[in-house]
Amino acid sequence: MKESNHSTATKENIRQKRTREKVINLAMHVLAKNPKASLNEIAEAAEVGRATLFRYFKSRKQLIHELVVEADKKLENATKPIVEKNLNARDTLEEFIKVLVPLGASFHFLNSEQIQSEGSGIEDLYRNQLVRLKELSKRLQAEKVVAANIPLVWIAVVLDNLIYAAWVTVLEGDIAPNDAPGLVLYSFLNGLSPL
Amino acid sequence: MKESNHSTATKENIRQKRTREKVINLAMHVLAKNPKASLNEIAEAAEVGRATLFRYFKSRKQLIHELVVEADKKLENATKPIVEKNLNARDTLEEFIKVLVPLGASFHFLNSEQIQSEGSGIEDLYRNQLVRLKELSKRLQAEKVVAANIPLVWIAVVLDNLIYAAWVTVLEGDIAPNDAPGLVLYSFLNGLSPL
DNA sequence: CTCACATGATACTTTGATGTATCATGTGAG
DNA sequence: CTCACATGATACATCAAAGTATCATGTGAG
Repeated sequence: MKESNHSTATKENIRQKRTREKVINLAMHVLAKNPKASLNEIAEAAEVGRATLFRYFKSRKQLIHELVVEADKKLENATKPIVEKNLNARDTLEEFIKVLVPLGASFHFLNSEQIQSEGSGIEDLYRNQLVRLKELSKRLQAEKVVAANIPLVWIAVVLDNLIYAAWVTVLEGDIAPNDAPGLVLYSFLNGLSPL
Repeated sequence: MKESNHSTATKENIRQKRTREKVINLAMHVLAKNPKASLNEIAEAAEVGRATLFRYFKSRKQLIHELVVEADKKLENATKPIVEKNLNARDTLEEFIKVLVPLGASFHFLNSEQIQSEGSGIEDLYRNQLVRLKELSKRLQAEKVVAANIPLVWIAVVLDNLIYAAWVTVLEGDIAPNDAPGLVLYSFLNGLSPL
């Protein structure tokens, strides 16, 4: 059932890894757009049999859990290198947005209220994400990129929503993928007024 | 079962109207925060028996339909008087926001993807809402309140999201209700940068 | 080719939410 | 007070999604 003792393992595991990733990615997309999506719909979107779904995740609950963990990983991987550059807050923000818009699904998925209720120890990851966002917000404020009189929560929430909005509009074909991050950054900093 | 022939009707209808409104309001809130909410949860939130729910709405589907109709009414009632004032776009925007933030639930409910799939002839109302939003956006752009090079969709989407964000943060107690509309307007026009 | 194993398909059970029917209780109008 | 009617509670029926079990087929490694 597991771990063929000889070299077969390698190649086969690759195949499994592929389906697993396929499922995770598609499930994330589908669920981000419709949290009520049935496992049927998810399986269909991922182009696998429903049975296969259950082979990889013993329950819907666990699937969602894995999704969150995965989202967290993706975000971690995407943002860590940026943080390590030790840029100023403004440039960090810009790079963050560039990277996070395509990850919109993961990002908002993790931030979404829905998930918490489906929860199983997910709360920690969720809080982490919020903390990171608020920390960036704090830095932005400290370095006067963001006005001092604006509540921290509001900064974080606006950022979250703009990124998600960008992701959705891109997904629906209303905005060019390459335009989106610029729009977010600009809107976040300057709003929509002309100069 | 209906229509007592004498004056009783009046008073009784008031009672019914109250519960009906209570249910509609609470259901809207609950569903806006969690589209997966069961009728049980809705009934509980509205402090009525589940049976009563079914007395007023013959099915979940119909409940949602009524909710959308109601939301549409509320929005119509709230915005019509503003439009009739014939203000310039900028002031219209301001008044819109002031009025729409408290209606956040209705507003976003109507705008949300979820609803469409539950649909039953709801699409029209939904489209109406989108159209209205885009029209305002267009006016904003025509009167140079909003930069010309920004895509219409983006304007509408940002507005929607900021209003919804404000509603949520208020609901969670993170932002004072009276501060919210100002934050939205300011963020929408100027972003979060200091002057 | 052939063997091991991943997948798909299908049929089945379980579970939770939806929807229905009924009766007892509360409440306001006359 | 009393009657009509709205409500709550409960028990029950139905349905769709979740979860399980099984077998036939596809596929890649050796």
